[in-house]
Amino acid sequence: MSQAIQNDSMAETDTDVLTAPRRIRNIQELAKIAGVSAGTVSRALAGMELVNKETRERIQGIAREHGFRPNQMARKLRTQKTGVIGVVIPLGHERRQHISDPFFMALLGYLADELTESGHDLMLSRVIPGDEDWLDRIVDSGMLDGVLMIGQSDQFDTIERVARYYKRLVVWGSHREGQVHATVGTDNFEGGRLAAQHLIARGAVRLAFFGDTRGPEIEERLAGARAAVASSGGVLLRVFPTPLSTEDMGSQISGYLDQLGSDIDGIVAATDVIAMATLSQAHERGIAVPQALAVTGFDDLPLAMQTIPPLTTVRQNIAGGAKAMVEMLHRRIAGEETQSLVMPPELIVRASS
Amino acid sequence: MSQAIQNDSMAETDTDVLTAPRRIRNIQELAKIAGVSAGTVSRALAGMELVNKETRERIQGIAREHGFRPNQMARKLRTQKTGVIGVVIPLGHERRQHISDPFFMALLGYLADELTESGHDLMLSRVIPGDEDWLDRIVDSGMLDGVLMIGQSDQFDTIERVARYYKRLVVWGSHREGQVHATVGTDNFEGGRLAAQHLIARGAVRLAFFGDTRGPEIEERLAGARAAVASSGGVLLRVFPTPLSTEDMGSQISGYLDQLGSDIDGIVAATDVIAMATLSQAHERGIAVPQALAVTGFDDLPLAMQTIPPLTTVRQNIAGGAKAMVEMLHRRIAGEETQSLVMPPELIVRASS
DNA sequence: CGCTTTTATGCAATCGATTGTTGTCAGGCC
DNA sequence: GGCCTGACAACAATCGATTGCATAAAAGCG
Repeated sequence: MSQAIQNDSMAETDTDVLTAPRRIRNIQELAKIAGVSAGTVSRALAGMELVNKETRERIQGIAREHGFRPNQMARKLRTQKTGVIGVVIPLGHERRQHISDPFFMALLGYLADELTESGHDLMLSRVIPGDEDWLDRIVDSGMLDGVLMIGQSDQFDTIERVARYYKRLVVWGSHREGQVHATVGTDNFEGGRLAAQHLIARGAVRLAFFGDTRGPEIEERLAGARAAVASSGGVLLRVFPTPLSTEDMGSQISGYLDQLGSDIDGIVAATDVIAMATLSQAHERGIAVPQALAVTGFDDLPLAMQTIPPLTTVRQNIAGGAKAMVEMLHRRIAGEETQSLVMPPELIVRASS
Repeated sequence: MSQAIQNDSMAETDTDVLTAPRRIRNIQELAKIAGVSAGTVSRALAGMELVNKETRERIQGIAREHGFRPNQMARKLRTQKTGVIGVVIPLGHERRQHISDPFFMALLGYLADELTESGHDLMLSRVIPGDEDWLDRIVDSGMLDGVLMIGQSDQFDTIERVARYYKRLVVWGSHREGQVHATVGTDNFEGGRLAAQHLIARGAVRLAFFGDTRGPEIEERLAGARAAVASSGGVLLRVFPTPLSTEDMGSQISGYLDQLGSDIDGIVAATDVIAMATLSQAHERGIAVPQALAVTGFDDLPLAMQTIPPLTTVRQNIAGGAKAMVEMLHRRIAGEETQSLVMPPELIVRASS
């Protein structure tokens, strides 16, 4: 060890040389090193019984040692499967730059779990539908084995058109009689009905609905609330469009509350987030919840337990829905037909009403 | 209209025939239809000047008419670019099945915006690091042009090792002196210091820190809080590990508050979500915030404005950070070296302290 | 009109892995 | 010893688009 002069920084520069003797670029190179053909390497790496156990393990050893992994693009091209599922969030009537809705995010999280579980990758697209073939572009990209969509926004017609020729699509949202595209969702009508009915049973007679009814889901929640009102004489219901983006919501709701004054005693909020903003605004102007004003939400996000007061809300089974979406998509990819799934909502009564 | 018997379901079955005269599978087929070679079609579809304007438009016309889009996998294989950026969320010390942190989600949303803007797709991986080469698998998959990582979790060493040979990686998180991997993040130490200092200035003398210090970010926030305490005589600081998952958090915090009783007058919460849970639990046991107990958060999520009382918190510039991450990644993909970015935090004083 | 530039297109190699088919060798059996 | 079978592995076609190079036609020029 008399070689005193060394150059550490140089050794540092090409770490590859240390960790991986020489970088293997493709299956051919590995084949040459192993002294076999490319085909054999491919089979060996796939763990096929066809190749002799000894050779197989030797090849796998070399691959591991050199940190080699077969090029996915080539594999996908050849096998015509990508292993990638697209998750798209259309923001049609919601031009805000941002995916704000915590509900979407929660669903996305569960979808990620389920897809990872089944060995798929997840490609996320947040789309602001400009032209009318935004969805065609996604499904025809040749990059995806299937598509999951979170919410229909105001794009019902486009979705229907695409679903007619592209079967590997499952949508979270509401189900209309006779529609083509497969959906998983909650019975929004029933949910809205439950919320309003609950407020009425609690003694409320002058209700307000806070929500943007341009998406079909919220429209149905409103319809449900209307139905509950209709079947109980003497109860009023007024509707106030409320944006979904968190920034504008506060001031919007603030305006409504000022305008309404004490002319109201129950609020059916279209989502938990809207309900939370409402609680906050009510507190700010000294309106006691639930004594002077009862509030219900929709979704039952984890946060709904932690509002002050804890939020009465209509629970959607997000985890179960995500699981159902992924399962349904797999069935469709396999060529089966599937029916839409409408899950029953559940009223969770807490202290805000 | 005398033709009474019709078979709608049959017409329904092969809609393709109606919308798209015959499905074109690849560029060859289109070439045959157009009476040119595949190469020309490729160039025409790419809008190259090289091919005669007339032919070009004719080819594009046919493509549009048939709804043809070139296979992305083949294109990516040939060009060796995928146009896909991986966004990975490592959940090292956080084995909960779920991406719960709204901060991560907010950042993800902004990243999605920025990446879409620059024409990239976003592949989401939520990883529970089991083995030690989880990150190698991702970067070597050959599917990604680059990787963005949200949070370091407890995987600092793995990230460092991979960053040594894989340059196209940018991480949201904290920056340690001399580290190899490029980060974008907030000065967590300073943030923690600001929060604690503020509480102390407000008169608090017995502080508690709520947060899980296994990730470096929160560890630094705690260090900052400690520094503030150290420089003001007579103030105490106790630390309580708090999980990030929303489900357990409530009961955990509940336990702490019971245990502490009135033995405490200020809480530095490691995140806004923890702060919100704390507000809720405090309210439940009749502890007045901020009179009996002052609370600060960290992140300044949109929701922080809407808590009761509105939350004093340390603001992180999420949108700016996302933009910086994407920009930095693009520079690294282009082969440039980049420095890490540490953004200054900002104390937002609201009513909870 | 012949020769040089353009301009526009065709040809064929290429990206890297997968997989059906063919071929070889060793051993077993009659 | 010849023939058959099974086990392995090599060969070569294939997935579909891109692109450097060659070439043909058209245009320009003296």
